[in-house]
Amino acid sequence: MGRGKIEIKRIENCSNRSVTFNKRRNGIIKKAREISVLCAADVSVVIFSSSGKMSEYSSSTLPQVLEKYHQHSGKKLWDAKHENLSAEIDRIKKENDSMQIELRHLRGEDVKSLEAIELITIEKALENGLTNVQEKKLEYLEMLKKKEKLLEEENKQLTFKLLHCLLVNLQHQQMTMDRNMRELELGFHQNDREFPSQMPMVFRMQLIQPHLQDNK
Amino acid sequence: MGRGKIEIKRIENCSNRSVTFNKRRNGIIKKAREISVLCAADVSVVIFSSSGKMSEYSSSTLPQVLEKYHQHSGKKLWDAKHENLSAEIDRIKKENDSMQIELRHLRGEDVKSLEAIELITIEKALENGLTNVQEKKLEYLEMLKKKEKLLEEENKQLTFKLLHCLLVNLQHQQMTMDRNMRELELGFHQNDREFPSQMPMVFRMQLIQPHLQDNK
DNA sequence: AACTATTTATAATC
DNA sequence: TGATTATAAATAGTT
Repeated sequence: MGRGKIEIKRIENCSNRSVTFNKRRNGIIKKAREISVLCAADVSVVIFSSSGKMSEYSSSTLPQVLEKYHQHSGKKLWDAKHENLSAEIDRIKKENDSMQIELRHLRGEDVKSLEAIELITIEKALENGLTNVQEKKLEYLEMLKKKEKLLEEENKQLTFKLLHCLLVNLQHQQMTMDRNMRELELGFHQNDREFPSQMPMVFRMQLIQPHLQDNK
Repeated sequence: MGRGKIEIKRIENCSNRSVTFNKRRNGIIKKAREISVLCAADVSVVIFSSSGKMSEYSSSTLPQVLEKYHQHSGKKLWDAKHENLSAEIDRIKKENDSMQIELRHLRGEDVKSLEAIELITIEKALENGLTNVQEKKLEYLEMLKKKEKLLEEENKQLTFKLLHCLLVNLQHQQMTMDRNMRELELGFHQNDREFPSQMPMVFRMQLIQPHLQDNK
C-alpha cells in the first residue's frame, strides 16, 4: 500500500528505515487498539526499533497480559529467570547451613553426633583461634604500653619545661621584689599609686601557686 | 477498509466479532512480522481473543523481548515473585556475610580493626567453645571407658562360659578315651576301623588349642 | 512533516 | 465456514 509495492526485506537505507518504522509502528499499535476494542481482546505489543527505542501497547497492563500468557503456555516464560534465582538461593542457603554448623560446633553446641576425630579438629581450630586472638590482644597491649611510654616521656619533658619556666618566673619575681625593696629603701613612695610595677602582686601569686602544688 | 466504514467499538454480534477478530489478528501478526523484517525491529505481540484463545508473534523469543523490556522499563515487569526471591537472596547474603565475619574473627583472622572490648568478647566466646568442646571430649572419653568396661565384663563372662564349655568338652573326651581304653582292654579291636569314635582326635585338638593359648 | 498514488486490509456479501 | 469484492485504511515514494 503505497506508491509502489515493496519486498519484505530489510531496508538498508537508515533514514528510510527509520521513517518506515515509525509509520508502521503507529499502524500496528492503532490496529492493536482497534482489535482490543472491537473484539474485546487482550493485546500486548512491544516493539524495539533497530536503534533500541521501545514502544508498547497493552490493552490491560503488560504484566497482566504476561500473567495470562504464563498461565497459557505453562510457566515456560518465567522459568529461566526464576530458576536461576532459585538455584542461587539454594546455593547460598547451603553455604549458610554449613557455616551455621561450623559456628555451632565452634561454640561447642550440637556436638552430640560428632566423632572423636571431629571433636579434636574443632578443638584444634578453637585453640588456634584463641592463640591468634590472644596474640592480637598481646599486640594490642604492647601497643598500649608503647603509647603509655611515649606519653610518659612527653609528660616528663613537659614537666621539665614547666619547671624551667617556673624557675625563670621565680627569678623574675625575685628581681622585681628586690627592685621594689630597693625603691622602698630609696624612698620613691609617691610614684607607687600612679605607676604600679608591671605585674601586680596578686596576679603573680595566681600564676605561681598551681606550679607549686604540682611540685609537691 | 471494507465495504463500509465501521465505528471502533465492541462488536456485539458474537460470530461477527469472531470473524473480525480472526481477520484482524492475522493482519496484526502479518504487520508485526513485516516491521521486524523491514526495519530490523524486535517485536512481540500477544493476543487473547474474548473467548480466551491465545495467539502470539515474536521476532525473537518472547522471554528475550521481555528481558529487553525489563531492562528498559526498570523491573516493573518482574513482579512480586521475582522481587520476593531477590529480597530473600539479599537477606540470606547479609546473614552469610555476618556469619563469615564471625567465623573469621573466631579463627583470629581479620582482627586488625577490632577494639579491645571486641577482642575480649571473641576470646570469651572461644574459651567458652573450647570449654564446651573439651567437656564433650571428656564425656566422649568417659563413654568410651564405660563401653570398654562393659566389653571387658562381657569378655569375662564369655571367657567363663568358654572355660566351662571347654571343661565339659574335656570331661567328655576323657570319658570317650576311658571308654576306648575299656574297649581296648576288653579286646574289641576289629571294630576300630569300621566305626571310629564320634569325634576324631585331630578335630578335638584343633578346637582345644586356641583356648589353651587364651588362658595363658 | 504533509501529500498522494497505490497497495493492502478488511467489512459486507455471497 | 471460505471466497469474493467494494471500499476504507495504511503507507511508499514524493514534495
